[in-house]
Amino acid sequence: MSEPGERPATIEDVAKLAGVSIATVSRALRSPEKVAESTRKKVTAAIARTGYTANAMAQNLRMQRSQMVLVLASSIADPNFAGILTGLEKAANDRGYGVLIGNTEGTTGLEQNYLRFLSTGMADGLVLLTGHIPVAGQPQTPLTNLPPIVATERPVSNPEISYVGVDDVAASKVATEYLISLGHRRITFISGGPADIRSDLRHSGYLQGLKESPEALRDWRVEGDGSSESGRAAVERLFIKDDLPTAFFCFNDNTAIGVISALQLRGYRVPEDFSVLGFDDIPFANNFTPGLTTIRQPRQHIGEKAMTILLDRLANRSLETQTHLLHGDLIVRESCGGISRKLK
Amino acid sequence: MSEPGERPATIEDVAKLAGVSIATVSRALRSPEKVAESTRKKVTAAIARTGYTANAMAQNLRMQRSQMVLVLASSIADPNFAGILTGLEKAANDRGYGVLIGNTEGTTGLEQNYLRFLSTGMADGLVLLTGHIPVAGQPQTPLTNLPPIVATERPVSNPEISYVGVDDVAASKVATEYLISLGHRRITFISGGPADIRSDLRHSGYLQGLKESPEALRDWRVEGDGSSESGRAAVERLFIKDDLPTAFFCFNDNTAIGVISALQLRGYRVPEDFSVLGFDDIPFANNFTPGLTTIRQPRQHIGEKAMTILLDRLANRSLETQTHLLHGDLIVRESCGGISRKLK
DNA sequence: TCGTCTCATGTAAACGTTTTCATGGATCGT
DNA sequence: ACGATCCATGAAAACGTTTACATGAGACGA
Repeated sequence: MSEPGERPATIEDVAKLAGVSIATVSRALRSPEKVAESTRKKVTAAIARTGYTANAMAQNLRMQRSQMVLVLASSIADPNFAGILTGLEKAANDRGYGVLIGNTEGTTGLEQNYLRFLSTGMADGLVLLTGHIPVAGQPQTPLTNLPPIVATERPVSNPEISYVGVDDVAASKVATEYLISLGHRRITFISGGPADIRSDLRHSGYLQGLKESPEALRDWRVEGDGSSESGRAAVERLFIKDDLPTAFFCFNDNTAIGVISALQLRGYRVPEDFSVLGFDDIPFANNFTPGLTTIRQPRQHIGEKAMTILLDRLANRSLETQTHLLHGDLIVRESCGGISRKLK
Repeated sequence: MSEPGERPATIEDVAKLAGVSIATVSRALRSPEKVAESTRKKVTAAIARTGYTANAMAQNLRMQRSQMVLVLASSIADPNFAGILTGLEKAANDRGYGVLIGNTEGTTGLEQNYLRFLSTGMADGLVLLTGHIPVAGQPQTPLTNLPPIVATERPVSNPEISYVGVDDVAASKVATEYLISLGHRRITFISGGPADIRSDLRHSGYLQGLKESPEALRDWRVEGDGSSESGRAAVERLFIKDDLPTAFFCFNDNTAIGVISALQLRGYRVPEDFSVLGFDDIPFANNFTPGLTTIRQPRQHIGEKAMTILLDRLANRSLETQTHLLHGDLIVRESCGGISRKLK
């Protein structure tokens, strides 16, 4: 029943109205079993009449926490971000936590800046989608008393940090084996750039896949950077040498899309002339022509699991860090086919 | 120099070390001009030695604010969301505010839930990407003492709420005129569903465009819902009647993509046989084949402007609400061409 | 009937700030 | 040399909670 111009009701207003002390009101809310049935009713009534909601700032100050988690991403626009955030947000919200987001754009300056949320106590935990521990700007290293951290999307090699993500190696092995099963013997891996650990993981899965083949297949790695432009460029470089694979296993869907359009531009058809396999299963993979055969990242699950691990850790600081790898399904659409006669 | 196991330094620690009162420390930080040069130096030194950072919760409690803004979206996965959020986040961060995100998934239950951030004072303002005022669950209407609100992405018709978005009407008119200038006389508008106000705005822009034509052109509206599936369905329905346009102006890029793939599936070519024009310029529009001709939403600018308006209002509550329409450029790629002879 | 125990409640400290108000010393004009 | 003015500082209240501790009333067994 809070009136327009009024300031919000405090616990004191409720106490006065109910004829009890503020301690009793607090108890009626936090630990109802400690207060007599009769007074609990009076308090409930008073709360309803005043429209009271506890001031979170006061609670948090008193309880030395914030019920907030900071999510640091290098790019909000990353096609995987939305899905992961959805999962993170859901899990957090389910447990009464809020999600604070920070976009570092890959710059350490902004990264630095967001750490203020941690040092001022505005956030209790940290989710990293940046692939590295935020650098400490000051000479002193506050890393030691950083809050619980969990990394997603990009692994961070630090024993203090939990990680949850797709099993890059296993999924890449499956992808490669699939191409081999279609008859391909000349399979290129287009990387995601030297700075990205995931690229190495996927490459090593690709190698494992090659090894499973009856014949000895060539490790054929071409450098890219994860952009569709780099996919196009990779194709152009291959055509210069005139040394051509029959299938492309790409670091991600963006790259695969670049590869496909470069091939199409040269008059080839996918999958008739070349097979192209991606990674991520970005929302658009299904709308692309041809439909992209790819590895699906269970983005929402990844987010949920990551947040769950973090919040568990927040509730019980003695919990150990853990690495959790989720299975990535091979999604078969249209971009891969049997080996072309023409190029065999 | 905060040691690992220690609790963070408080203002009192600093005061003790500097040999002054906590009031002086506070003043040295908030209004340095009020404290003598010499003591200011002592305080600065003490702060450096202790590694002190002010506890945000205590500050906010005292100052009756939170320095946080809640962003409510109906879907994080919406292709426009990331860009707008990037802008929102940037503007907020520039002014020391944090961005709290809430994913309502279109359900009022979750919407309700997120309002707790407002009622508990965890957020000072609200950004709505949902297209409507969050419904009050309780019989009483707390709408009157809602904080400053700004809507983006989807307009909300309420004088208390500012809006910033693309000028749907003007942009749609330009789009339609462009199709007419290419020679098209039979232009379908595929809507975004009855619940979406933007669909009506774009339709009315389309009508204005038609009116500019020398000939009287038919208002040809087909219902869709903004999904690529609905674009496909719309094409199928048209083919049943065998009454065909030469050009499609679609509510959004998703729909346009659905239209194009349905046409291609039937063996037609875009833009040779039909022209298709979208709206939004989603990140993928450029990777699609053919490249999508569309209206670009200046997403990041929209976000920045929206946040700026909100924060200005937060700083000065007497500021008026405002509606700010940004220009949407026509991005010409490959999906529109001259009118096909065959179907003329 | 009297201690003892339990249980519901109240009192007050604490969380870490900002800011009003009071105070005392220095500076200044006369 | 003395009151007025100014300026830097400190003491303490306030923001709205939670919770350890004290208190007092009933219940209960001896």
